Amino acid sequence: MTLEAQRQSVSDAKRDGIIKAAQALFLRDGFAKAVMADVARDADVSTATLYKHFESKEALFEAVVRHAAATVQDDFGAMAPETSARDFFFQALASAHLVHQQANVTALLRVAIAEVSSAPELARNVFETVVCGRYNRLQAALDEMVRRGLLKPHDTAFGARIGIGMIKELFIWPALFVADFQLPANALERADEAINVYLAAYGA
Amino acid sequence: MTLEAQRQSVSDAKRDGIIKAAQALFLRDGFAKAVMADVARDADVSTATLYKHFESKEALFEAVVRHAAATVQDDFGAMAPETSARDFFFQALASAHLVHQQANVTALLRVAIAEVSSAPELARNVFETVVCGRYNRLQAALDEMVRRGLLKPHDTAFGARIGIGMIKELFIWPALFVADFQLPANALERADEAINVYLAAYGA
Amino acid sequence: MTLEAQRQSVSDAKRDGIIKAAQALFLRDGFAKAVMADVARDADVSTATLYKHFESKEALFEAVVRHAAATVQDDFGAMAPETSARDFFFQALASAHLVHQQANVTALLRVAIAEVSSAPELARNVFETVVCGRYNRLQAALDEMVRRGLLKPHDTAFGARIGIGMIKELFIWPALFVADFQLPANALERADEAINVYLAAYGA
Amino acid sequence: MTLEAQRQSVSDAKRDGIIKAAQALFLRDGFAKAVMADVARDADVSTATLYKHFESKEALFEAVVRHAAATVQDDFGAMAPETSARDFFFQALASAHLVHQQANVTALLRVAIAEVSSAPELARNVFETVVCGRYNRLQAALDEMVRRGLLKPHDTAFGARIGIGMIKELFIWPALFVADFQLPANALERADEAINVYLAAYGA
DNA sequence: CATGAATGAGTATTCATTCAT
DNA sequence: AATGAATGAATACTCATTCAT
Repeated sequence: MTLEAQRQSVSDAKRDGIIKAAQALFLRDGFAKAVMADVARDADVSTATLYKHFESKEALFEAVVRHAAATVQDDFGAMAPETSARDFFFQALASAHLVHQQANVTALLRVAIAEVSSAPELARNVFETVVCGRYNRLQAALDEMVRRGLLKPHDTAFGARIGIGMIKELFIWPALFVADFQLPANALERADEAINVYLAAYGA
Repeated sequence: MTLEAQRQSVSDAKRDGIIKAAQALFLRDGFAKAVMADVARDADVSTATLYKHFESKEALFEAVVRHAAATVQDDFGAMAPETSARDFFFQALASAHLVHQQANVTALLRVAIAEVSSAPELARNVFETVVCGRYNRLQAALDEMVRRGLLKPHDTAFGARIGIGMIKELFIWPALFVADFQLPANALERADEAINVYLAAYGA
Repeated sequence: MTLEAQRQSVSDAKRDGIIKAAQALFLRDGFAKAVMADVARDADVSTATLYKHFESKEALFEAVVRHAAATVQDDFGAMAPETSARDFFFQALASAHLVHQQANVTALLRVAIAEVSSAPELARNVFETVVCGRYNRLQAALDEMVRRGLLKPHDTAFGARIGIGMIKELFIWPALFVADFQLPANALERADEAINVYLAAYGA
Repeated sequence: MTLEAQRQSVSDAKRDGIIKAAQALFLRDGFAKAVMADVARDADVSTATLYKHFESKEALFEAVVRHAAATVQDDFGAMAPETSARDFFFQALASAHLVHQQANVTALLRVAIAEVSSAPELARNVFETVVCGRYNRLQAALDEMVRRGLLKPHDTAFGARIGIGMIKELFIWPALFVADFQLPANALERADEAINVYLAAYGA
């Protein structure tokens, strides 16, 4: 049993190494240009081992995207009770921004979008996990703010969408097209103004 | 001269046919998976003729993207003088939606995003032409509305961004990940509510 | 008749232009790498005209080689009556060297050798025209020298061969392998010594 | 270790097979016309395996030429102490002739010459290895003969050049242009006479 | 269970040659 | 006679996947 357990852990470690190596290559080169032999090399396994763990390039790609999507959990954080709506939004933005960068979310979205026609379920899965996950987490936070009287009662599901939409247009959408996109100097002011718009409509 | 002119027109027709065939394949399969021989076949020319017109797959791809980008001129329309702000926004949305579908903009954006790492200038070009083009056209309309007193004076450049951001999040962003995305039944109400948000902040 | 003659001369001029352009390309790139379209461009004719004059690339190549071979007529000159054997050999060398360079003979030999397996008769033709032509001209000169008593009676056909062999080994053979081969500084002394060897055996 | 060693030997065997097959094709067709797929077929490997061993057609060609050049070691033999100069020259000629034919040197020289413009270093390498190697070996033999008093002291470097030049002109130079060149019936007599010329100049 | 050598189908690109004008 | 656009066959090279050891 111990032996088997050990084997299992070795096997799991290899699997993780493969996913890690594959993630780097897929995010960098996209699905079509990434090369299985390179994945094997970077993961320090043979191609045969690679195929023992993932039966095809598609399967590996799917595993990588699922893994990356699962990693993204940019919780908008537990609000401190005394937080104002504005303060919360700022904290949420900072937290989301951090996770976004750490998890390489922009690159993940790019590959998902690139594979829409060849792997529709995969792209849909990313959309539901990553994108909708955010909607839900933000909606929960908005609900809480309404409960505390920081915001007027309103359709928070819709609010989460357009709130994220405003921010995304400013900071994420351009990054999707420009690999080395940098936040502009006036990012904070712009975020502040977007919050103003939201509060003008839904502030208490 | 007549001969030359005729040759030219034949040549132009072939070029257009090639671009059309290539567009269909690139939008469907992406750059890497599209096959030059298929383009030639669909355009009813030989591969050699294809290469007479475009010196490489990359060059053809760029031409296709440029062509598609140039097609997208979803003018937000000349406002009728008596138009209310709300009416204008609705008209603009309808017009943009139409062009968006006709020109296959979603698919265009997908391929541009897919090629960010391999053809950064191309993706940037699409972003600036298609995406920023919209910002500018909407901003001009917003300026006009301010002038007419339909909106408060405000930073219309910023306003164009977040306005488009709200709409995009609702109708375009999901379509980016789901090939057969259909507008939801309540699309009009949602658009209306987004307009409300904008007017709450910037309405006269 | 005048019209026809004019047409003929225009046609001949084109033919010459084609041969000239083709020669440059074949000598530079060899048969396989030279491109018919380039020949046409350099000769300022269309490819169709090119094929009107030469029915295939092989035919053009053959015409070029024959033309080049015919051009090489490095007569060893009419000996001045009072010339010594040594003086004659020097003059002959100088004359041959000049023609060799002007007619690009080294490059010609290279292409002929390169095409031995694909165009055996052509290579043989070059050999007989260019190489054996030299043997014959030198042999005639040697015969004359024997007649004048400057050399012992001997097998001048053989003598021409080995005489040329010695010189070729020193100055031509290396150039065959090294495109930018330059005559060594001591070329004259070496030529002189080669002549000594010949005279040691066959001098009067 | 045994496994690895075995793999290595299999790999080496394939490599040798590839070189052998490639040599035959390159010598027959020259570089440009030889086809990689044919090499693979003749060597009983797939094209992919071929490319595992040699990263490009050029690399394969170079390996073939190096291999062939290395094979050519037509030692002019250790002179028997009592050998006369004439006897030595005859032995040397016979030995050189044998190697020349076995190693297909004429064909090797042809391809090297054919590739002067596209692969200058390669042609130069053949020249230095094969051609200059002969000079050096003959020069060493000449030096030994001088030491033994069979030849007068003289510039043996120069002597090796013109000696080889005479022989080459008679037997090799024609073969360069005519694939099926056969030694003439009077080859021995001609060789003998060439030796006479050398001895007339440098014999003791 | 791990290896890495071997596979062969697949693709962008070139070029000698032809033909409608 | 001249044009130049069009052809399609040919070829170097790649890569996902398998199998003998």
